[in-house]
This record gives sequence, C-alpha cells and structure tokens, in this order.
Amino acid sequence: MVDKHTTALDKVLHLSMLVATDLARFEQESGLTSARVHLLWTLGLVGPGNQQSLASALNVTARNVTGLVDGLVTSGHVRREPHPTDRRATLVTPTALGRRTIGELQDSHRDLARRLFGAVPAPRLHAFVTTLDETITTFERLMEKQ
Amino acid sequence: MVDKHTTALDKVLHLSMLVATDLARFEQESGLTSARVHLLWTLGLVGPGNQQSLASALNVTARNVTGLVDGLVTSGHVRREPHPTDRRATLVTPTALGRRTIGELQDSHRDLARRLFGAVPAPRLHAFVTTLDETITTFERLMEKQ
DNA sequence: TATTGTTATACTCTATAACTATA
DNA sequence: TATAGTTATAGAGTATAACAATA
Repeated sequence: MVDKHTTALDKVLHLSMLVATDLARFEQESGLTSARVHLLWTLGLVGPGNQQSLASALNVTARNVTGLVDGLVTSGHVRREPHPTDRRATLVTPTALGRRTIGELQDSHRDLARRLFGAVPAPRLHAFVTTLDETITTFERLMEKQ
Repeated sequence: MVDKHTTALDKVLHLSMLVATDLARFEQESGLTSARVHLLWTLGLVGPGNQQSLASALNVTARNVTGLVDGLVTSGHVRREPHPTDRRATLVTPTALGRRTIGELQDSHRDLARRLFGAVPAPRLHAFVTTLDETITTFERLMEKQ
C-alpha cells in the first residue's frame, strides 16, 4: 500500500498520460508526430516567429527546429517566409492547413477539459485548482534551491 | 481568458511537466535515457521477466526492448539470464547497480510526492484525489465509446 | 564580433519484416 | 504451427560542431 501523497502524484501522472494518449490519436489522424504537433501548438500560442524563438520556446536546439520545420513544410502545415527586417532570419508561418490544424488542436483541448471537469461542482473544482497552484509553487521553490 | 475547465487541465499538465523535468535531472545524473529509466522502473514494478512481458508492459515492440536491454547491459544495470524453463526466452534481471538505481527512483518518487503534497490539509488532499478519480473514470468512459 | 540558419555527423527510440531456435 | 529474440532496414527526434550569410 502506498502513502496518500504518492497516490495523489500517481493519479496526476495517470491523468496526464491519458491526455497524452488522446493526443496520440490526434497525431495518428493528422499524420503528424508529437514534436511537430508541439511546434504547431507553440506557433498557435506565440504567433509566427523565427526559428530561434521557436527553439527557445520548445527548449530544443536550432538545428532541431530546422528539421521539424522541414517536415511541416513538406506536409504543407507551415511556410518559410523572409523576415521583414532581418535577412538572416526566416519567419515560420502556418499555412491554411496549419491554421486549421492549430484550431482543431485548440478546440479538442478545450472540449476535453470541459468533458473531464464539466461535472465537477464549482467549489470542488476551485479547491482542486488551488491545490494544484500550491503544489506547482512548492515545486518551483524546490527547483530554485538546487 | 480561458475557461475554468481548461485552466484545471492546463495546471495538471503543467505539474506533470515539472515532474518530467525533475526526472530528466535524474536521467542526466545517472547517464540513463528516459526509455531505459522507464524499463528499469517497470522492472521494479513487475520483477524480472522475459523481454516479451517487458514489451507488453511498456507498450513497445519486442525489437525495441532488445535495444533497450542492450543499452542497459552495456551500462551495467541489467543482465540477461537463461530462462529456467523456456530455452527460447531470456530473463532480464537487474544487477546490483540496477537494483540501487531502481531503489533511488522509487525513493525520489516518494520523496517528491511527500514534498509536493505534504503541506496540503488532509480533507483537501482527499477531495483532490476524489476529483482526479472522477476525472480519470470519465476519461476512460469517453475512450471506450470511440 | 555576434546571431541565424544550414550542413555534417552521430546516437537513441521506434517500427516492420524476415529469420533462427525452441516450444 | 506458434512464440522468443535477433538481424536487417528505415524514419524521426535530438545533440554538438563547423560554416556561410547577415547584423
């Protein structure tokens, strides 16, 4: 039998694993890989940008972004455009297909959240989020100290 | 502004991402990769077994397990032993180093859980776990229907 | 000089298919 | 015939290092 703290952590990880499984189905259907979906999702969050900014946001090397963008150009999800002011840089911009895919990602994310938490009474959902906030804060303080 | 359901889901994912970051530090320090740590963790859960059972538990192909075990044999974490009754099979068994690593994994998992949730009042932690249980159940019912 | 992106190279994870030894 | 594991092959993600073009 495990202690109650471990139980809580394991259930958090279990839920996020299920969400990842759901995302994997999206990836299969769209013919995309996790890394490319991650790039598209980020593009949806921060808007068109150069590859360096994507590398920072994704926490990978610039070389890696080159490869991911190559793949997404081939699949027709993004375009490389000249940067308006810096001739060294390229502007990674979603195509119509890319914009549609990003929208579907955002919609299914929101739908999933609503289906998962829609039946939870408001006060309990509030307490749930409060606990998560405290936990995340605790974690970030722990990380700082090392 | 996002709705409260999306906020809840995003915070769950944020927390699990932080946990993954913590695990990544363990991987760096031990010189192991995620996939190999996952295999060791599974070995700790289910005990020594043949490669097919590991493949099922990890949800990857037998070929993939061959490669992971190759790496862990080279790093000295596991040994391939003859299966006592089936001469086709090999028994993947942790070495002393492997057992120590598995123990450290389990300890640091338990420690992390205690540090994250140790300060949460018992009733609120209980409600937290209840909400997670409901959510996981909801999710699994959603998956069945498709 | 510093930065952006690419070429060169290499390793890991992952998969499918064909094969050997054994059940 | 079926199963356990390996060899052969291939693609994707990731990294470091060297380099060209531009700032």
